[in-house]
Amino acid sequence: MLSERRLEVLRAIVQDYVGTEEPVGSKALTERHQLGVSPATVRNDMAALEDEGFIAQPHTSAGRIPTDKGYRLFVDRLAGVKPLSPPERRAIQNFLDGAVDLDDVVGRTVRLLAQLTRQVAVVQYPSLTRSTVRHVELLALVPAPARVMLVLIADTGRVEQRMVDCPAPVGETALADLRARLNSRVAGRRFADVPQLVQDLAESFEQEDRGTVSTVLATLLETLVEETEERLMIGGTANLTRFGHDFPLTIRPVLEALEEQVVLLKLLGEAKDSGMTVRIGHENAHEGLNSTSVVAVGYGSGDEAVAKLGVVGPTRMDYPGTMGAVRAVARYVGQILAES
Amino acid sequence: MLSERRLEVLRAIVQDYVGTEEPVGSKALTERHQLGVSPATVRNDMAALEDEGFIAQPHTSAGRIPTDKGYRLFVDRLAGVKPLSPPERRAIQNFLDGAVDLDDVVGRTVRLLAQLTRQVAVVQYPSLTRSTVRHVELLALVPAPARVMLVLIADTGRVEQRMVDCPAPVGETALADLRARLNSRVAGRRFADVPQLVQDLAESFEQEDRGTVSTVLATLLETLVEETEERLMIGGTANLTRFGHDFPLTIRPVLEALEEQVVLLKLLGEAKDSGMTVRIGHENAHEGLNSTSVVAVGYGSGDEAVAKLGVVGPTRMDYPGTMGAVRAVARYVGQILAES
DNA sequence: CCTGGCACTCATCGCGGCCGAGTGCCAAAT
DNA sequence: ATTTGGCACTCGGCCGCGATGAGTGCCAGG
Repeated sequence: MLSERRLEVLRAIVQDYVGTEEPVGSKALTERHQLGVSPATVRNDMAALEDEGFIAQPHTSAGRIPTDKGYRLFVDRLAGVKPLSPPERRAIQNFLDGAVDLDDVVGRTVRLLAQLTRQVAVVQYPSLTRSTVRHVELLALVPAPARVMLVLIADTGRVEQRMVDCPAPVGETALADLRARLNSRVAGRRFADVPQLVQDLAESFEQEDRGTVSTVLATLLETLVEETEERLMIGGTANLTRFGHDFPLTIRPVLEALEEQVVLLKLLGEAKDSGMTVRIGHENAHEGLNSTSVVAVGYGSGDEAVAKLGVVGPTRMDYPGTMGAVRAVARYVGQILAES
Repeated sequence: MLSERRLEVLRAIVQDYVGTEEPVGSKALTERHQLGVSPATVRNDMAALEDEGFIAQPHTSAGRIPTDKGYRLFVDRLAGVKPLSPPERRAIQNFLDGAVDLDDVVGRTVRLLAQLTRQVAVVQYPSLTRSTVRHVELLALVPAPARVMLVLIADTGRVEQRMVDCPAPVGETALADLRARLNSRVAGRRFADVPQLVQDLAESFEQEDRGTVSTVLATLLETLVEETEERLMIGGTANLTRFGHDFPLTIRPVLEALEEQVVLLKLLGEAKDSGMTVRIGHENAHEGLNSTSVVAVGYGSGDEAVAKLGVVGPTRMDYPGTMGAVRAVARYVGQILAES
């Protein structure tokens, strides 16, 4: 078990290292923090912390830097979440309030988060399956009456569209009929429940229209499970250039990982549904992100999360500040979504 | 005026430099190309080319590298557009054919272009004002009857939505009426003509509904001029890490420029509407892109361009290959769009 | 106008030595 | 038992040096 002071030393090391980006030595520590002990004592504590695996030396005769395990302890036990300043809160609100539609909300959120944390921001679009149906629209396409456009509109403002090739030409009245019946069943209900709700819908139609109806329904159900169901936006990649000076090797795999939607979705998916999740360095499954930390949190219009957002930055990041910003932004986005 | 052989020397320099990323000297040139003259002669030619500003030396006693002006001459007079190989064409088609909706098309296009050119890809969404109205939908929002959701659907598959706060509660029948009349006027017409087409629409309604109608119409018209009218997607930023070895300084401003939608839109906007546009180095207005070249081209479902796409890469790029890839991708995207 | 020869320039690389931050250990002090 | 000052030691970073060699410009002869 580590003594109180040793934890204090670890905290000081993390703070200094995050600030300076340079290995921190015993002397510097005693100068910059009121630990009340001499450098020699700190050296002993550092040796102990190193034995436990919380800090490490890049090479002999250099100062110490925190390990992933050290950051973990710091986040779990030594640091809180730093609330944003009132001006910052106001700035967030002003910035997000100007959004005109969902794409705009997500876009602004990404930019905001990137600017606030000076890191890479990732924002997931509200999940369809976790939100509610506002309306289902069916449009006969003018040039080809056998093609129908299916448009799903969620209460989060998200709109999804699909082309449907119908087996037989479909009349305007039949389409209107289907549209009406479909909406009366699913409007206001959760997308997740849609499969059950429309299960026997085809049967209630005339024989000649059943083919069309079931094709449309099939496309509708597909849309809810497709991988494109989960969309996201990223921004602030320019902040990666502040990582370190040993560039290409550090930045390359991160950029590559960020381009893989699948990887990012998995990353956010691993985050807890409620509360903030912090994944540090090697805790991230994806290899390219082994030298980064991910701070993620769910957001939603109500109490339940409809999607997640977060940032990706160097393990050497200002955790309290980042966590504060991420949490605050998630709250405001939730509010905006509730209003629309 | 430059002799034929000097142009040949310039071409050889560009090709070698693009291949090796290293300044090319007179000896290496004569070895790798059949110029039929000695290194000394090439040296004289090089001196002439340098006087004219087509090539430069990074420092004394180093080989030459092409200047922006040199690349310009190369692109304009010395190089053609390299067509893609049949397998590449097939790969493009296969890859794009799987798209389920517009977002998917754009997303796939970005990834494809980035992979093909190994550079940063930028794809603009089809412009609303340059496409045709497929349908306008109006939805009364359940919780607040005075709020209406306006959804615009273009023939390119693009969907745009806006919230409208109406001055007075609006009934379902009035809304249906507006929806019907609106669509009969604008469906199948060009978005650009919509302002005229709906000009006197409000007047044909009962007094009590006029406020709502004109509010909805106002929002509709706004949507067509807003800056969000132009959206775009970028990808392949990981390719920036292949730029050079002198990183942070090169890559930083480029990443920053790429994050500014405005900058990118202006960049694409400067490209000619038809035919391919190549902007080299300092020809780009934006400072951060002074060491990059932009290859852009319009694409569209018919003969007319509805938007543009292109790539951003180092001035030292394979112009013929890049131009070939960009052109081919634009054509296929146009086809896909026409089909949907 | 082309070519071979020649002197010159200058960036790059490897080497050796110095410097100093930071450590680990120990014996004395509290 | 813990803290502290002292001290020897380690090792990465920095500097200056000379050797190397690719590449150039110039010139005189073909």
